[in-house]
Amino acid sequence: MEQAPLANAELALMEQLWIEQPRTARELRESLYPNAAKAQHGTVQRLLQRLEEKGFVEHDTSLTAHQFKARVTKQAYASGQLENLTERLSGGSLAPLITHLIQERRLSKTELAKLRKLLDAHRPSGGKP
Amino acid sequence: MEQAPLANAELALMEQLWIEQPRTARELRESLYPNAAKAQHGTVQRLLQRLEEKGFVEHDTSLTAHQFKARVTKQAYASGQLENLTERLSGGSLAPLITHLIQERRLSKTELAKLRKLLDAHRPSGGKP
DNA sequence: TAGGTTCTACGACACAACGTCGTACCCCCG
DNA sequence: CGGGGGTACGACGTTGTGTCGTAGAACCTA
Repeated sequence: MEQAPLANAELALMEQLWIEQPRTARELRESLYPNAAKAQHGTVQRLLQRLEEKGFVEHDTSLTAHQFKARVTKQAYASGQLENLTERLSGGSLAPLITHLIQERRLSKTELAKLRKLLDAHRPSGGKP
Repeated sequence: MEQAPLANAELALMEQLWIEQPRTARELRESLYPNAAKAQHGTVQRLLQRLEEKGFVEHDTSLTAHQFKARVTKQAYASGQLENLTERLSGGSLAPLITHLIQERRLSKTELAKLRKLLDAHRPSGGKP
């Protein structure tokens, strides 16, 4: 399941959808280009269309103004990209990347604490049903 | 410090350098295109040159056949990319990405164990000088 | 029902990045 | 001098992205 990365404008569009779900092209344009020349409308439309080809959005045509929504959650996309990265660079394993970040002190204390908490919550012994 | 991502051929070349350090263009070509037409030589040269412009390699011209080596370790590149990802997608924080991976059971037990160990080794109370 | 308004669908274009090759040129050795 | 290494780099085809424009369907409303 190759999760292609998104380009800037595409990502910006997805971010909008991730903020609020079904939306029309017009609404998206207004958020994205607030002081819009009307020209951009085609742009948004095109982006949406390509995003749909790639499987990131779907739209409901029952109304005249189609309703668009994301088919991939932000979390799914994000961690898909993360997996991509690990596959490309460390044989699928996360540890090497994080090791380096830790060594370089690139992670704040709070960040480290959060991670620790995450892992603790999932001790194999632990709490999950 | 924006760490640009590398394209496929570029990454492949870097991988070679990461395997074994100072190398000539010829040696690199031989590893990369084992049954090479000599044409590819220019290709490798060009890639190297662009990689150098981007700051990923440097070369020593003291010998006729220049010696190339990486200026960025694989780990540095990898975690740079990881930071990129977190900035683009979760405001710089790693936790959300990993949360999702854990929830989706995308991390093996051993992987989890490794991570736990990493973090434990860096308890603020803990062992580091 | 005619005319305007809204919408979608999509072809087209400019621009950049990549991977590739070819050519010009340099240097040294026999 | 002639070659066989080597480097530097211009140029090209392809592909992806962001952009716009236009053709036409659908709808409202007087």
